Amino acid sequence: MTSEVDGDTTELSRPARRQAEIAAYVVKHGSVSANDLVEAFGVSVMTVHRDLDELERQGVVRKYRGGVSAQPTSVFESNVAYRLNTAHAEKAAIARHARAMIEPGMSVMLDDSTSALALIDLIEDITPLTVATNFLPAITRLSQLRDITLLALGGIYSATHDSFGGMPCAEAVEALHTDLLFCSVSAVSSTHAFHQEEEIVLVKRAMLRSARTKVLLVDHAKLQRTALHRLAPLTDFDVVIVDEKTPQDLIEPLRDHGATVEVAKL
Amino acid sequence: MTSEVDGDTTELSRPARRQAEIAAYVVKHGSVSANDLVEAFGVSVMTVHRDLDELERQGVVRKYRGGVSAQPTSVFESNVAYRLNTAHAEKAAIARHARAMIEPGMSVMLDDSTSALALIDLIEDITPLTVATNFLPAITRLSQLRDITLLALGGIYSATHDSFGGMPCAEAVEALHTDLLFCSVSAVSSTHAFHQEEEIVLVKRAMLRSARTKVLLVDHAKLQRTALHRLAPLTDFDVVIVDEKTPQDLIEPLRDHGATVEVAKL
DNA sequence: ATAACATAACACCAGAAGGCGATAAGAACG
DNA sequence: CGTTCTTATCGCCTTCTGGTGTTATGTTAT
Repeated sequence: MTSEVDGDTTELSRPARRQAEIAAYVVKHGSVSANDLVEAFGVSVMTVHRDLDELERQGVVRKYRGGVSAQPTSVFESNVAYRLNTAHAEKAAIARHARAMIEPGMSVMLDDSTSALALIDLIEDITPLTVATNFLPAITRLSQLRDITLLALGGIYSATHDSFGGMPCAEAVEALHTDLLFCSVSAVSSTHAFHQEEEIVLVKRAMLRSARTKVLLVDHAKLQRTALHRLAPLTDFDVVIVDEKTPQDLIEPLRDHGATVEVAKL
Repeated sequence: MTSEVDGDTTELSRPARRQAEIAAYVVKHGSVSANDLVEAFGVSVMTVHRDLDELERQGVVRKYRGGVSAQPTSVFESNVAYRLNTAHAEKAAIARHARAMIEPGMSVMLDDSTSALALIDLIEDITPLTVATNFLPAITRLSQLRDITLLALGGIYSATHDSFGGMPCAEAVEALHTDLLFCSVSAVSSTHAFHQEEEIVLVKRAMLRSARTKVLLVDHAKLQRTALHRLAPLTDFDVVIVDEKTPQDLIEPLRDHGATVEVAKL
């Protein structure tokens, strides 16, 4: 009743899920009062405020006296899509498929996507290995691993994505050239990859220029949608990995337009 | 009985302290067996191994079958000095003094030092503020703060310092110019600041070039020691902040050589 | 001035994680 | 081939922290 956003919302702490639901609620209603949310979600007013503070920190809503209002949908979309990360099993399958492409001694670049995060859990034992990323959760995890050379891509921190971006980041990327790039996007048409936010596009484009082999990770939810900014034609990627649940009739068009599509088995 | 390293070792989790003590023990004896450590520290062999693994990850010791040996003292020194971070009160005082130099709207650079970390807890309410740092714990904390623009300085991760360095980092620093720099070093003579490791020196030098006002944070333990690499003359810093416990006769020589020294009150 | 709202400060609880050792399985050395 | 050292796995216990509500204090609007 409270949420328009569906999917497998397990793997998410209770408050995190509630926050995502609140975000959806706020976006749907445009602007609501704290008390409305108290009723809608059955928690105390204090908790509502705490949730709203967090959402505001992430740039999803704006608080003012008496309530909150939604920020531009682009922000909401990419944030909530990220938070209420669905399709865990599919992501894992894609990650496993991607992992097979990595060999000891390589250098790998990862972008700020949950798909990339799934990959990290699988590469511990590929050694030696150099990993470059601008994604803070990824950096944190990689810093614990003994045998991996971590190259953090710095830049301006974005609370919405929990990653670093902007010009400083693009420059850091440009100073590198890795063997592999694994990246994801918010939408994929039959010909192009898309993303909501311009600043992110900037960094991803730089990444595409800085890698020898480029791999796009796409779970089926991304397909046949578009988003504001066109990132690159799919033919720019050496491989596009989709999960097994992707309908065959969505895969064909990609191939027809010249993309190399591989299907990750569960 | 086990430790040659003294000081206020509170504020440190039990295993972390033991690990630091083990590190000291290993360095003192050059090389020891796991069983020696079991006896010396009264913990199980399993625990000893776990500690040694962690120390090896940090680059402090080298494991081989039958025991461990110490790494070059330079690594040990800067690592353990960092881990068994003493003089908490003094650091806080220095941080408070430093904080007074920051004004809303400024951009501040912090290096990878515990002194810098202490400062972070105090700047939450200076807003707006931009903070650039290559220190992972600092990055993690700052990423939580709503009103602070965080500029992460990427680079090659060093487990020993828990920070980013190398050429990529130096380049990232060079692309910036901040109003303020707060940094610390491992040793201070009456004329110069010193540091053990060359790669670190590289980054700190870059930082010195990239800030308008440079501030050196020095707790009294650092004074009248030297270390391998000369970082810069003290006159390169606009201000040197020392704590109140610094003996007067150590402060005088600094001033005699032209440094501007300020004493932080507890 | 007073009502409505927001924040701060406490305290509580539960669940997670950390930390440790015992045992057992595995790997290197002689 | 056995001995010694190392690692993996499990289970226990403790500690910590995340998440919450309640009450009290502050703040803003009307």
